[in-house]
Amino acid sequence: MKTLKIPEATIMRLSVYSRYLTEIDRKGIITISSGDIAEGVGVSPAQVRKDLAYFGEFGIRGVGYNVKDLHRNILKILGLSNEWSVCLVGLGNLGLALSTYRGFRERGFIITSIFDNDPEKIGIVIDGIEVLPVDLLEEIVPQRHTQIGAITVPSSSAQIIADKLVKSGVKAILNFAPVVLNVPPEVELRNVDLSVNLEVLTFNLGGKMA
Amino acid sequence: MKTLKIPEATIMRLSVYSRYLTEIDRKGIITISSGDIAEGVGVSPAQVRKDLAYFGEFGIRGVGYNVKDLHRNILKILGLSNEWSVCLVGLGNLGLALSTYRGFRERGFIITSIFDNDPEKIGIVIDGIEVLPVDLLEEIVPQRHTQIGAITVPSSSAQIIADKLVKSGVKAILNFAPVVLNVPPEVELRNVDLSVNLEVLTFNLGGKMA
DNA sequence: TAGATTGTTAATCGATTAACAATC
DNA sequence: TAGATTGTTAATCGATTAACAATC
Repeated sequence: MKTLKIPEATIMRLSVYSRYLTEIDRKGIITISSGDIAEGVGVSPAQVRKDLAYFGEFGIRGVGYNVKDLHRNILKILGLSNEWSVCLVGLGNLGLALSTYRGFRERGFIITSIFDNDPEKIGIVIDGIEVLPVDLLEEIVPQRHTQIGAITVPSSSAQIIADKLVKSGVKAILNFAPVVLNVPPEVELRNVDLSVNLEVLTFNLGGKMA
Repeated sequence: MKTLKIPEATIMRLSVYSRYLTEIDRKGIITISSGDIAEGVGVSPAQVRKDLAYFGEFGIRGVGYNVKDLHRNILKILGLSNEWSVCLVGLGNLGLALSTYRGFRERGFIITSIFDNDPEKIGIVIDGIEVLPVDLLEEIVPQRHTQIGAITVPSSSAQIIADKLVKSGVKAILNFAPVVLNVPPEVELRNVDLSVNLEVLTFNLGGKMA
């Protein structure tokens, strides 16, 4: 594999392709072309082929791609061939939602610990995971070999939690608090802001309402 | 205002700037430079100025931007100067989370109706909104002047719901189901896939684990 | 005036698209 | 072989960055 820089957009599309392939595979379809995938997910066939070309040759000219093979390859590329241990900090509305969200588990993201400081929440058991006080984070996270931390606390405490997660040795942080976090460069950080998506919608609506 | 095509990335950053300005304004700061904003949100000063330049001249050379003014202008650009009526379909884990998520209300997105077909859920009242059967969607949505529909049903029924929303006259759809929806071009569609974000993380982790 | 910072243009960088030779 | 579809290169398009004149 060459060390070309891969566009992040490519990775996001691979994630979408893989979900589409799950669907196609379930239908018992054996072979699929870049054109079919493109149509299924709403991009161009050239885009599909280009995205895949960053990682190797997965198809057969004149034929297409074997669905199962391609799917397995994409999952491997995305790092989804085995499970990831995820720690969730902050059991507010969003945290509660994520803690029970099936979509994560399906893709191999297993929530192995949940932390919150609200005495009302400590001790609650969600899907077999007991909610623990944040003080125990730095002890439990390494114990459970947790690689990913998800932050769903209020913005005001997000940085403190990020620091604790970093100290506990997580490799990546998914931050849902709408605030800019500082983490060392070796820790992968991704911010998810649910409002941003609504705001792109309303911007686009702007002209059309008046 | 010129009819230049605005990059979507610009809109997403404007959304981030606006949230940062809320914070700055709360601190009582009157004036801010593009450099300060850039540092606060993690982009380049040139980027900030370029993004704003698409929409007009909001600053004073040699001085910077008036925080309140700029904030108001950005909110207006994003279409957030007044409230939006949002309808939520599907009260699963994610739907429940979104229905109580404060982040939306803070930005002017008011959930005015919630629909689900589970008899156990119909009748529940969340923040003053009664959960109604999906059959009533096409009646209630126009009544409440709902412009935006949020879909949090399983992938298998997402298209059916999208069709209902379109028929009911919503102008935009925020789709959380990991499936490609078909809607007429005049309806704005945005897809949010929570797993994609985790998968970008694990891809980036790929090389670092081995 | 001197210093600071904007708004904007030009240069660079990166991603997407189109086209086609390779090959099943 | 003829038709289909990949993998890849080159051309296009778009977004970011750098630089600087305008101006407070």
